[in-house]
Amino acid sequence: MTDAAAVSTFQEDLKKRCSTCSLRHLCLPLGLDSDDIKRLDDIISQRRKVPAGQHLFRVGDSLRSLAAVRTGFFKVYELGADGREQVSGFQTEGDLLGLDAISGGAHRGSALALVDAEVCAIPFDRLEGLLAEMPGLQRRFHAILSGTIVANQTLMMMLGTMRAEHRLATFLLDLSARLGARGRSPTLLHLPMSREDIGNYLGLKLETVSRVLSHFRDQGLIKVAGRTIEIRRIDALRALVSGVLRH
Amino acid sequence: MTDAAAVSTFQEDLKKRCSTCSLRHLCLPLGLDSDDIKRLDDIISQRRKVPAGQHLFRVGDSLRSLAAVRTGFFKVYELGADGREQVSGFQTEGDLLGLDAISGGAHRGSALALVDAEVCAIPFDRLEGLLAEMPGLQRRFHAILSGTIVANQTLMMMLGTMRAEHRLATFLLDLSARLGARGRSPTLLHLPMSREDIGNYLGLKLETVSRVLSHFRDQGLIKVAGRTIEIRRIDALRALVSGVLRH
DNA sequence: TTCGCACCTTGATGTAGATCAAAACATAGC
DNA sequence: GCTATGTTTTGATCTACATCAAGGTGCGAA
Repeated sequence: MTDAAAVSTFQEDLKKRCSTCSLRHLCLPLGLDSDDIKRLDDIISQRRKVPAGQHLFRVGDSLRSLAAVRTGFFKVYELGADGREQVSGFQTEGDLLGLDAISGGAHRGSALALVDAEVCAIPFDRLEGLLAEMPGLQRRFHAILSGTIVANQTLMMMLGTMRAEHRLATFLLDLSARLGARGRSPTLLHLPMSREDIGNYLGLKLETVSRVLSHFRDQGLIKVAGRTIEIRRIDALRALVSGVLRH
Repeated sequence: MTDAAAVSTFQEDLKKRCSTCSLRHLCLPLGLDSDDIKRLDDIISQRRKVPAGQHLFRVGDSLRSLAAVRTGFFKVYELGADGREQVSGFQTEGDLLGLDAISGGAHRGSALALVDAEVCAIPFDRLEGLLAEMPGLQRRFHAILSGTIVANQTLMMMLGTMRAEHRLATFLLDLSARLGARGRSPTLLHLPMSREDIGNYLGLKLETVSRVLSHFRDQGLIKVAGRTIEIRRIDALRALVSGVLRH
């Protein structure tokens, strides 16, 4: 930090390092000590900007690097046997992209930037090497993989057993919690995705999404202004999800 | 193998070893060389029988070991916020159970033996140690975790976008392929689960499952005799799934 | 063999959400 | 500013599947 060469590129360096990244308590480095994070820094050299509307990767692309979202928002979607699209998730700061490509070596879905985004590329072969040497990183990586499985099971639960209102309430609460964990307001949400994307993710049509949101608005649970949604009675949303308000 | 002590327990040993296990080309050891499999053998000491109708683990149980299914069939299900059940998968020979518990340390779902079953217990802490030392095993383990994510995405696709007939056809084809990979008949299926379990897994009611199966039978696609189903026109089922037969 | 019980099938009816349609609202370009 | 284009809202109608209901089937126990 104090030698001449480092100073000359101080700005870039500061931005590129996990050590100083504001997301290090969410992302891959979570739980690592500073020595370990420095070793992780060594393999994460590349940042990549992805403008809104562009793909980070597409189905069939081979996996070279996992990507950690630095800023922005992605939707990942797959194409079914009959060509229909299914959104499998929305990823934002600190989330990892590309985990589904580890088995098979090629991406199973496409990742589209919903807003201007930036990602850190994590070369997968070098990560594998580091995992073997760093037990803490290995545990963290397995926790992320397992956590992805758990998140998908939550979604399966929604798609399999919940009605439209419960799905939307769960969606809003999940988004609220995730934004909250990232230091954003947990009640004032700026949705980066369309009603159609939300519907696709939740197994609903866009009209149904719109109707349910209007219904929540009429009940005073939320305030809707286009893609900006303010949660006004988060407790009522929670009660709805937990089935207290059956109707 | 040739010393006196080993000979005395030859039968048990033979049964307990991955090295000689008929599932080693499906299960965790897939792709490992014989030296590596021997090291894996060392940490997998326990077999456990689980009679039909009993749980291997329940929600909240802490994770000590992953379990590899040796024989039998399990269903894994979770309970939602409102208490409703969602079957997240059916596991059989060579499948790993407990992956969702790695993040969080406790099981998120319950695993129920649908028929008499036997599993190999894989102590997770010892597995972690071995992963760090054996690159091949690490790759295999990551492929399994990633493959579970991919399998769940397929299910999400079904739940989110497919109609009842497509879901059932996909279910039958998936089961057929899995049994085929295990050396069983890919056309004569003995379902270990009830219509209700199938329906829950697919996001349908048991009556709908029954009706769709009857419909397939009437079309000559399958033969139904209780839980025994014979696939007669697998090509037609595939065509249905791929959307060729839209109607 | 018969009983009891759990599971499955089939039919009649109801309904949540899809589909069809159109108007209101943004947002971007000119 | 106005026009064009995509997104969202709201309404009317339709439908795939759920729900309710009644028999049928198979299997273990006595």
